[in-house]
Amino acid sequence: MSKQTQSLVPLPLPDNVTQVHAQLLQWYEAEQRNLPWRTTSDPYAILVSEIMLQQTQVDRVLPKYQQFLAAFPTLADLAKAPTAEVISVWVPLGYNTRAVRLQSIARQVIAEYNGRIPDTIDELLKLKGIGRYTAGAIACFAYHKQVATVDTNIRRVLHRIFLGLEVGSRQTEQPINDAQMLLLAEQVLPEGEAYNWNQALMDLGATICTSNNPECTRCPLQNTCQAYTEMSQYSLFPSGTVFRQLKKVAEKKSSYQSQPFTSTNRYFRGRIIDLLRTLSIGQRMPLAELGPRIKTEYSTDDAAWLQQIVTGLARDGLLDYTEEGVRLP
DNA sequence: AAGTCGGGGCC
DNA sequence: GGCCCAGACTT
Repeated sequence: MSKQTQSLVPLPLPDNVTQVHAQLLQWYEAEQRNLPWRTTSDPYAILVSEIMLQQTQVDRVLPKYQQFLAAFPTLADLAKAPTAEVISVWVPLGYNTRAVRLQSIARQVIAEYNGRIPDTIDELLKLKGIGRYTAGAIACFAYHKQVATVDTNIRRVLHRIFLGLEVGSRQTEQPINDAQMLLLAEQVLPEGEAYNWNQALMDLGATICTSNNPECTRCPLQNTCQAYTEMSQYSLFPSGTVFRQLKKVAEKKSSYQSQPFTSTNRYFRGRIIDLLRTLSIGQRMPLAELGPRIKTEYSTDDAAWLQQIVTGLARDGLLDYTEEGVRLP
């Protein structure tokens, strides 16, 4: 049996799952965060929120979510807008290709789905920019499908509740893979409560069961949580120190950053987009002018370097590059 | 499996 | 300063 096949064998269903359902759903009913994408039934608005929330914290998304929907109130508005405008509104959320892909999704839905965002995971996965998490989130949160989905919060919370500490425990010396975690999420999905359950897991992960500094004393699942039980057994008092120490033991640290961020391609890509969004519509900037504007002590020796970055941005659909210069697409 | 892609907030 | 974040895509 291959390792991959073996790893997909379902784990035994935890015996505390019914109690966990009741505790977490009750906690969510009382303590849930008031988030605007939870009070809309517009699949488009939920799509916008889910793309924005990829690798971006809720507090940073909140204002931009409102601004974006004010600028592009409907899917059709987004589809027909100039891409340059979409990219400009997106700043400074980061991962700017998300803006290009979001508009691409809107245009594809208009052209191929009669303007209705798909409601199944399989169809959603066909749209570039929507992976398994976002597909599940849209199916569940926009259409109330009873599906499991796994993001970084849900992965951490489910692991701690049902499997124990992510690192350092005897039971789970290696973190389980994505497919295994999705299977677990599907096994413990409470009947008919997918929406509240998935939202509740993310709320708990974002506010109490955080990565490095969980507040177990405030947790509604303290008496049923496997990780909390392990910490008690090992006489580890739940604290940020414990989790940071465990992570260090696991040698998970990706080691040294060979260069400062302000000398990375990432940094200069951001600088270029931020500069181009200040130009008037259609205006191009020659590379010879762009270089000194984004890099101090820019010299002609940097021309090849700059062209490489610009080519990469053009390939990602983030700018329009000709002999005359560059501009947003 | 490992790299790439942003940027702001928090410790 | 390092780590974190409602991930997805490419190689």
